[in-house]
Amino acid sequence: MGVTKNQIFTQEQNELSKVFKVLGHPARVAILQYISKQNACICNDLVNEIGLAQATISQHLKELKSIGLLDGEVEGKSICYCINVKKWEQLQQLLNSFFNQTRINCC
Amino acid sequence: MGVTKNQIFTQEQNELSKVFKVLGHPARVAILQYISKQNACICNDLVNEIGLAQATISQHLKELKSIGLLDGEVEGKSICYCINVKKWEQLQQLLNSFFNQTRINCC
DNA sequence: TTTATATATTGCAATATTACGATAATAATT
DNA sequence: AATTATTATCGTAATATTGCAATATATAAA
Repeated sequence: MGVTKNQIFTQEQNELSKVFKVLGHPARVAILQYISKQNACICNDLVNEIGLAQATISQHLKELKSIGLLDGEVEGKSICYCINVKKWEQLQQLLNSFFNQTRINCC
Repeated sequence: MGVTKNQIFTQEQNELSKVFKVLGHPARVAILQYISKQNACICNDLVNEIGLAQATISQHLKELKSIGLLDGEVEGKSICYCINVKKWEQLQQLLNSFFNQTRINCC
């Protein structure tokens, strides 16, 4: 027990919920908003901006990367994290289809 | 440790991530899609449709109710669960604002 | 009232997530 | 090469989530 039974759901349901899940933490929402505000971003800034340890931020960044939402580019000593705008729009569309299709036949 | 530090985030970030989190499980996505397909819904149908125990489905329904997405109306012996369309649209708009505002300044 | 049916709640075990310190890895600087 | 700065990974503790059986609750039917 304790394991999500992904086998019994469709690929669409698993993919969709995976995206929702990654966005389902305030730190990750905050990271995305901060990166957007900055036009570019260095991880160390995030550690100062958000009140979490460096290791924790790094972990959250990894999860955002896992759905392709963030690109990390090495820039000297540090890494510039950017939102992958193409993926961003793709995911927004995915969520909107879900919202539109699901509502459409509702009682 | 192990607790999400909600205090260090804005109310908006916490609310937004809460919605994402609730939608971040394939069973809950599946439940919403099934209810939408049916026009109405009884929990017991869900137990047959989705391959999870009755107690588990009930728990997932509770979480969907926690963000106001589902209304449950007693109907004889069973309960008719419906999507709260108003809330549904409200949440869709919330997520879209997040997506639009966050992308807009990105590098 | 008893029985049957449908849903909710409780208690528990297994796994996942969150967070952090310590440490490793990488790259620029001296 | 040694030092410094930045990010990633590892190990671990605390808490949360998932899932289910058992039980409780509520309503309809007999």
